[in-house]
Amino acid sequence: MPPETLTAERILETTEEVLRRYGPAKATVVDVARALGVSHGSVYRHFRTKAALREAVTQRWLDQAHAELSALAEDGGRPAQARLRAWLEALFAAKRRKAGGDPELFATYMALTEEHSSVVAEHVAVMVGLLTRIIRDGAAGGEFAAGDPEAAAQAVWDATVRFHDPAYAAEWFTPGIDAAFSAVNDLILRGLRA
Amino acid sequence: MPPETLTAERILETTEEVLRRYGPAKATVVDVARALGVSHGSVYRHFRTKAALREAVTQRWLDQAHAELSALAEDGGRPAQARLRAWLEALFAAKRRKAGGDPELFATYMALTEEHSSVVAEHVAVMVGLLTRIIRDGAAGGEFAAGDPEAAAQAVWDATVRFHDPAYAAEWFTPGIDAAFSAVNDLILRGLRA
DNA sequence: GCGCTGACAGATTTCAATATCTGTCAGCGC
DNA sequence: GCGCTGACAGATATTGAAATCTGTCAGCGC
Repeated sequence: MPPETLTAERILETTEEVLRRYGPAKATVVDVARALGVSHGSVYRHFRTKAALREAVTQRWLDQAHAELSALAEDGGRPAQARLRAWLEALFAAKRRKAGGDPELFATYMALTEEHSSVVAEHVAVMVGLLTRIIRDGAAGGEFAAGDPEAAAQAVWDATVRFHDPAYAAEWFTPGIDAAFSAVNDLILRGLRA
Repeated sequence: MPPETLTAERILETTEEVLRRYGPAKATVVDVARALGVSHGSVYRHFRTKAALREAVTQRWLDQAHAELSALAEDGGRPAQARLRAWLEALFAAKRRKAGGDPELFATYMALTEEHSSVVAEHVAVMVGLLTRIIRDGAAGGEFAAGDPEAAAQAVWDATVRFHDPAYAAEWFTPGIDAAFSAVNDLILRGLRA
């Protein structure tokens, strides 16, 4: 059906399928090439290394999350407190959805996290950037204490680590996690208030 | 030199030495027995399984931390805010000291954490209990908002996970960690205030 | 009697031989 | 010319046989 030209995009789609089927430990570049009906040399024409290929898949996957969360962060109309709470809830919900619905891709993302990949570092930077925007808005509007918004955003990120770091994914499906999450949320929001 | 009677205590001391020397992955019950100059059957006379032996070593090791932190938590004379800050700082300092000074024993503790050992669960419960005491005192004295002190203590524990969960030990020695730690501390303390 | 030993079964780990994979590149064929 | 192939070297993973370990227990010796 698709003997079309081999593009980076088509390789990424197939790599996702292969990762979903075999998991990050078993999926090989040869598997991807086989699924595409090409030699593995052709894959290396588009991605210099296997690590680069995995990073690109993760990048693509993380970018989906950015769209939704950007929208929430930029909605300047709503009070910053409500926006921050909604943002943190959306983040947790998205992560939980990914962890439960795409376990193999999520495992890939976890592996990258442990490798200190620049893609993950970039993702964290973007996320903290979105938090910074909300907190800056809140400080400008008098809702939040006017300190260093960037430092505050980093502190919020650090304090909610248990609810977005993939290392804790196993705990996201245990009873009581929602109560724990809102308790931390409340604490943080009170801490930010002017 | 010590052909004295074989006691649980003597076994634990030797197990610590063996763990320090070989690390949790390599240390075996046979190694411990050899170091003690007895057969490994004798070790099983005092500890039913290898897991029980490792748990006991970890227990002993965690108990050292309890003493210092208990004293800080119970010093009713000082303001709760200062006490909480000092407690969290002492916790972080102690963990960091253990991680750096006793890497092999720390790895054992980490392995147990991943196994969901009851010893670690118990340790966490004790720690949250100490936090609860400080927060309850603070609420009674009007320093902290009077909510559910136990839930608040759990939230504080969760929000500081990055600074006491052994999974993050590698980050405890990176530059900027102290600033991140005090930013989270400040956020939490502001959040607790009445 | 009582604590220890040491042999044992089954589970786990180690090790080395083998197979597979990653990344490169000369050259084929459109 | 240009994108793809497929053979190749070195690195990594798999496999199965051998070694070691865990946990048990009958019996030795003090």
